[in-house]
Amino acid sequence: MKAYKIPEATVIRLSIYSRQLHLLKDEGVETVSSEEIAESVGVSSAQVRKDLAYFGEFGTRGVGYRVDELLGHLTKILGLDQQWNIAIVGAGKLGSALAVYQGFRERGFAIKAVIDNDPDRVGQRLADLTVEPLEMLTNRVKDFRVNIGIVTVPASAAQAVTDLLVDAGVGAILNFSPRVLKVPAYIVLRNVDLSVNLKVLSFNLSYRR
Amino acid sequence: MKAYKIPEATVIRLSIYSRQLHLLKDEGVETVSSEEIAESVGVSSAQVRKDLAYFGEFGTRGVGYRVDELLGHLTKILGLDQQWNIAIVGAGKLGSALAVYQGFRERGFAIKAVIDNDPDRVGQRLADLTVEPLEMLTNRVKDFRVNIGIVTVPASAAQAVTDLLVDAGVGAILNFSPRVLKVPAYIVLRNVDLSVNLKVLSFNLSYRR
DNA sequence: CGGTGTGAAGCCTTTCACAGCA
DNA sequence: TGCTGTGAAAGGCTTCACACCG
Repeated sequence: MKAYKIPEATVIRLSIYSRQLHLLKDEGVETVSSEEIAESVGVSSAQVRKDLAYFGEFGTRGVGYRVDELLGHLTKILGLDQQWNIAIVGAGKLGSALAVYQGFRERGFAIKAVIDNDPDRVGQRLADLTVEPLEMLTNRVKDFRVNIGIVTVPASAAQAVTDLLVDAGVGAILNFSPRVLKVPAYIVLRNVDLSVNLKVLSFNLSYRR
Repeated sequence: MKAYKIPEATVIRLSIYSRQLHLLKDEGVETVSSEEIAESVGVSSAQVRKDLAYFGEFGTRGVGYRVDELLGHLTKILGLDQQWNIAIVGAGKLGSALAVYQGFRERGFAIKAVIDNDPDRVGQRLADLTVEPLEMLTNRVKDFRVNIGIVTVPASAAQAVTDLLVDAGVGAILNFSPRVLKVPAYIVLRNVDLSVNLKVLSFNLSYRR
């Protein structure tokens, strides 16, 4: 099968499948069934097969999937066979944490710059990076061909910083600020609102059962 | 209308509406239409009205909604009129950032303990808290009636720490580790996987248009 | 025989469009 | 008149169930 409209939920699951396949590969497992993948992720096996079917036929009937082969397909599907350059804007606690976070320094992703407008933070070392002033943002994005901007500034500054990132040429924004951002339609935007997550837990705890 | 099965997407939007209403209230706005809320959040006005309709009739036809009144309803719906006690397990960069993050210290949420098993981190001060050893986890959860556990340990420790939290009596877990956690069905679980977010951006950048 | 790939069915969410009411 | 509240329609995602094939 081949398709252009892939559900977001499918993309999220695919990246989780890929994570599980890495674990299996490390264990030396060579073959896996959709049922086994499903069980380890907590979804149905039909879901796994449908998700994969958007992109091709990767399995062998009666057998299952070859782990390393499927992993290769998923890597390509998710675009992880190319490098993505990242700039983090906002070197507060959260931005600093992300800058040195290992999960953000995986194969395929490279943090190229950390920016802040607070003179006290500029010059600070974060792993192999140095916090640079806001004025450097546009040049850094252009020099390093930054594709992804991560916004970890306070809500009041979020839209302004986003506009700078967009004008400088990033293609995607990962927004950690509690603000609804306006971006042009051609920009890929994802929001990771930490306090919204707590509120969803609060709701579910209140209405449990 | 009244219902028991509320879509998760609705709950997420409700907490964003509540955030926008706070902004309006601070500006002194008294009345708002579903269209205005929708515009500020980036959804359709029918969506806003449907979301609210799960819980009651809060508006006035021909007029709209009274800002403070609707805010009161949303606060109650989301369970933010009660206090939720939080324990953060894992005082690495991310856990520490969350411990002092203002968005996590809003009305309704109180961080009661920060736990880590690394002796070098135990005793460290984080805002008004002190990092405590893993052995204290169960007691702290019980003493402070902790409802929500936040997991910010490495993947290898995530399931063990989760089991401890569940056994100690938390009702909900917010998981920041890149691991699929197994929890009993009565536990509310949410995953905030930072690297999955990057991978979703990667996918969308690769397949844009 | 066993597990994939996939139409079809079922379910859930969103959008439409308008009746109803202040 | 204007905007809410809501059935009905549309659209999208998940599950079912089985043909198909190694």
